[in-house]
Amino acid sequence: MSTIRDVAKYANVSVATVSRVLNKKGYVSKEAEEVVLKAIEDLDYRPNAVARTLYNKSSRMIALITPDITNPYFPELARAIEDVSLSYGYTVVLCNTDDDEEKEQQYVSVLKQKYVDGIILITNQQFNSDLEQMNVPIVALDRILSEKFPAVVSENENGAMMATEHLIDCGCKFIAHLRGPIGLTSAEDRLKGFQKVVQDKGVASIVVNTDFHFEKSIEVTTRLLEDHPTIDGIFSSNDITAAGAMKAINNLGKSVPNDIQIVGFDGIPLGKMLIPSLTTIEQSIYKMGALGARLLIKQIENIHLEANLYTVPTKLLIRGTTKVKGED
Amino acid sequence: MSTIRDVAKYANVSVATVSRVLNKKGYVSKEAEEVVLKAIEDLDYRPNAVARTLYNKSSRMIALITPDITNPYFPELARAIEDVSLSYGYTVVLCNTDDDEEKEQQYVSVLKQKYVDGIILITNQQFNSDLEQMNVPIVALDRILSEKFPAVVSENENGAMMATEHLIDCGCKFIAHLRGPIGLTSAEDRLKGFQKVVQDKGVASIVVNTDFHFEKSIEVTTRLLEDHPTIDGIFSSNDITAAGAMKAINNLGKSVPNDIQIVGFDGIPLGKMLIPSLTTIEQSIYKMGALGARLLIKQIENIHLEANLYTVPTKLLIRGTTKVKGED
DNA sequence: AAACTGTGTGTAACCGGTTACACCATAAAG
DNA sequence: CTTTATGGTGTAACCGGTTACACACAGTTT
Repeated sequence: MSTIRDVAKYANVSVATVSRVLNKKGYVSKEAEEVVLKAIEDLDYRPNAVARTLYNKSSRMIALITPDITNPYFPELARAIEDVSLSYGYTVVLCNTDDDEEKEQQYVSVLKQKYVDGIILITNQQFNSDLEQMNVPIVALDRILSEKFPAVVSENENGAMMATEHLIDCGCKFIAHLRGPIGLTSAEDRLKGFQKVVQDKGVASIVVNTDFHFEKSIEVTTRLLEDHPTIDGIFSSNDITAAGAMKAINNLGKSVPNDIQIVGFDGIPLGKMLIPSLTTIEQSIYKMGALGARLLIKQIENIHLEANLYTVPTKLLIRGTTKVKGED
Repeated sequence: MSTIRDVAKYANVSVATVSRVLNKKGYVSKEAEEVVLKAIEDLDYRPNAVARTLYNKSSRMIALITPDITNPYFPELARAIEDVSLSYGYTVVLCNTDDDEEKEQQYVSVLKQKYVDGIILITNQQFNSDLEQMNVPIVALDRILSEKFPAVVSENENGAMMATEHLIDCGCKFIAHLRGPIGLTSAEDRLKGFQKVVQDKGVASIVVNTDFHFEKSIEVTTRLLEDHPTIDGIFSSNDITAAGAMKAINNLGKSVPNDIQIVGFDGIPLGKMLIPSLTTIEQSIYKMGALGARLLIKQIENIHLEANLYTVPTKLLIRGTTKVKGED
């Protein structure tokens, strides 16, 4: 690989002039510019990104810290972030933490050493005291971490209300809510929305815990339905647990949506593959990721953010697990 | 942040000595080592990774170039790669190409400028002439690109044979194969395995094209079954298209596995969520990714690879879409 | 006593960019 | 005819590490 000094020598100018041409910064004469561009062309010169990073203290990389990319909710987020980043000339570093605080710390430390310009953070850890110490821009996604970091979240409460109202509209008299992990703001908000509506409309309800995983959901739902055979509607805090509920219902010999109707939450591709396909609250996952990335890049470029909390709308997607005529 | 020169000054030694302590390289006296370690501790010094990279021409980063992380097959791969990389002290850069050659080029160029140490490549492009020019270690995953790059693939043909034999064992008399994209070695190998068995056993068969996407699969399967109502078994080249086939069958008012039995390929989590859960050929996706990452790192560290092609076994996972008693 | 060998340490060049600063034109203003 | 503004360029320091090389000292060999 040729260096800027090779180019300078070839073009009979100084490295400063070459650098000025490269960065379109400072005074350069037409002739000098031409001869430099020709030299760059002839030598197939590409500036060394690492040397630039060292001086500028900016790597044009942003990190995506996520609990587990294997969770079907995250790839779409990652995709959006990657798309936006690329269009602004940033590269994305992938970090899986399993919500392990130590791993998170380790990553943050390594990332800082590499001069990453910003971090998109999805985590359940609350005590990010050392994160706050870091002077790197951070955007939280899907959950609110602290007032210090801008966050992008879905209209969880609103979505949950739509889901619950829809079940009631479809004739459900006893609705269960499979809630998500305790402490997760998104799950809490969905619970809140659910409770508001059932209380408001005076519909019988019950809430049980899940950890957002499929197997656990089967187990929980099975027990739930054995204990309460009159349940005729389930609002599940995510699509995976909704799939688990469907499996449990099927195992018990009941039918969806005839005996029990279900509404999920997320709008991941899985939903449409189930039989019947899943009525769900669709989050604009891609939009969330894209917005998060844009906000992060704005911060990196020192553009002031107007707000600290951004919400993206949710939408009721009526499909086959509720009895109003949907696409299924 | 303090630098190595700060540490040297604080410890009253030269930067060379500090560097020797850091890298455990060269002669350092016990006393010098102690005073340096104390200085590092006191100043909370962390070496600057970028400066190291500049000199060493190694960033301890590896890139994962994938068509689309949104495809449920890739996250698990990515996860495995990330886990192994982390354990060896490497960071993973995520690159989505959409199989777009230009994007691929752009990435490779940027990556090279950043001194990425190696690339894990999943692509359908064949003409990677400039990739061959690059002097960066590359490992191909899931598909064979050229003899120049070591590759990790599943036992596709063998898996396809197991799938087909299983359908025959379960009593199928007319088996369709939903093949994957033309030109994709893994899809070709699965087709080969299928054809071998149906020819060998003299079972009626038909092959149709899919592009590995859900909607397309519904469409193709619907037409297929309308044209050939006597089909009683389907071997699908991946789990997503198997899900599409199930949806199509359901739409046509037929039942799985009673009217038509299905075997998929991949073993992604989706399979167990379907009702009935999907009998499939399980690839050790995680193992593939982990092996790929290990091979890449070996190459980076100049350890000679014994082989150029590594295969990981596939396994028949009997569940609910075939009639032998499975877990469903 | 001279010649090695093995330890231990420091100086300064190097990796490949960016840029502060000095300097030299030339033209316009006073 | 000086002063000043503006365009254009080069030198060298700097970012923060690594390491070649020179050198110093002690203990062994001949």
